Amino acid sequence: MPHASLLNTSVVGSDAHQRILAAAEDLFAEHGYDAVSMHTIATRAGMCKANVFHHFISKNALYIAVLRQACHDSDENLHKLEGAHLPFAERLADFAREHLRHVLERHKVSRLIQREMLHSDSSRAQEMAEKVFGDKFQHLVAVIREGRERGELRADVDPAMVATLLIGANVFFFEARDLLCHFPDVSFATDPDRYSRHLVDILLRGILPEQALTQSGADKTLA
Amino acid sequence: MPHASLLNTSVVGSDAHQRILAAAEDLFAEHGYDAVSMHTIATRAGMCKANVFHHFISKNALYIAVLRQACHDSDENLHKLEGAHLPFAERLADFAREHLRHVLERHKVSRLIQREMLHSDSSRAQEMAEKVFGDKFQHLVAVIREGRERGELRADVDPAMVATLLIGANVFFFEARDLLCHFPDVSFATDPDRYSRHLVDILLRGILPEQALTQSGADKTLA
DNA sequence: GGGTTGACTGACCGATCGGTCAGTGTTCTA
DNA sequence: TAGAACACTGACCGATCGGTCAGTCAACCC
Repeated sequence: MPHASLLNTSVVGSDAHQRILAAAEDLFAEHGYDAVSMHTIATRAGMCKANVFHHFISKNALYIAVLRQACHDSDENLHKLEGAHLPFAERLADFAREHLRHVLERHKVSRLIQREMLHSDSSRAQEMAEKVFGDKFQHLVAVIREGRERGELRADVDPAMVATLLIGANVFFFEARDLLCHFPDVSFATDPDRYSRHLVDILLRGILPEQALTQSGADKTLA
Repeated sequence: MPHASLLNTSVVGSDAHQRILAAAEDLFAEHGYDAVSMHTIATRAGMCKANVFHHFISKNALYIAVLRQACHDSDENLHKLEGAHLPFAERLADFAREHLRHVLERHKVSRLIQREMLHSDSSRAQEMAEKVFGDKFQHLVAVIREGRERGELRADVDPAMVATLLIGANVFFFEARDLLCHFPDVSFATDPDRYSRHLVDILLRGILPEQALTQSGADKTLA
């Protein structure tokens, strides 16, 4: 329940400073803000609690610093979408795979963001939308729209919807895979690349057989 | 961080009993387990803290009772999938719309489950997979597989993947719509039905133009 | 009417919480 | 070498946490 801004700069920090941030990131990601005490953070960082307060004026300020650092180093694997020499389908497949790999790799940051989304202070949500995801999401949408205008996608498809489905499918995989792996029908829960392939396959071609494409309710679904 | 089982019966409870459960459900869903005190729950339920402990032996036991009640009344709108007289596309569209509506309507329960998934005790995850979602998910998969074997779907599509995409897209909409509504490109963040239509449209037909279906990387994506 | 049972309360408990403070080293500099 | 600046610590603070307990009150049974 902390309140502050995620902006600003200063990502340096001394040794102890970074040790505190690392310990706090681990613990906040794993247990959440309220379940982690400053004493626990200090112990994991190898110092006493008072010293943590020497580096960060409050628990809230430390949490904001953790969020800020987590949001800062976003590896930008969006470049997979560039390179128009490849067909759109392949670029999308590459991006989907790399994005999922990225989310799974940086699982601590992913969980922090997931917790932030759950908390859902509306002003904080707006800030995250604008300052953390905004650029990347809009870039993804723009690339998809561009591909559509070049005729590589159906003309009546909504680029923002495609982007949302892609990101959403990956995020859901990340947060649900501990559940999914207990369903006997699910074969992809422990194989992200396979999940990505299936996802992109369906996203590109749909699930209907090809001869049935122009019939039934498919054309009444446009908004 | 409570530990227990979600099973068992007994869903009656006196007036005070139910008032406590309702207050606890509200507060746990909104703020999470650790951020809610027994005093707050008691006050919202209109009694003193000691009386809450008279009805529930511990905070953990109360939390489990809340989870159990939340999981118990699952309205089962899976019947939308039945009725084979309708084409599969329409049945899927109906189910997707009703499922999303259901998730949004019971937002408190949805948030509780979301928090549980985040906590991710692996034994608890298994229990949720088996006892809470298991039946419904496997039923959905079975219906999709049935439609596939009847020739209403592509033969090479994975039913469990379709089910995961459908549920995942709805869950992601639920948890991300406060963010989505701040993106200028997104037109569906405040309109679940429209989101459902777009989702089913893409799920059924894909995003590629129809003349491009047999080319490019689409056929190499099979696992 | 006496006794039991169960819902309910205010006061209390030890533990832990976030945060403070006086003081101790170490290091860099004038 | 004096001293300012800074990293760091143990002890402490008031508040709040989950949980307990003795006792009140009303309803019921004999």
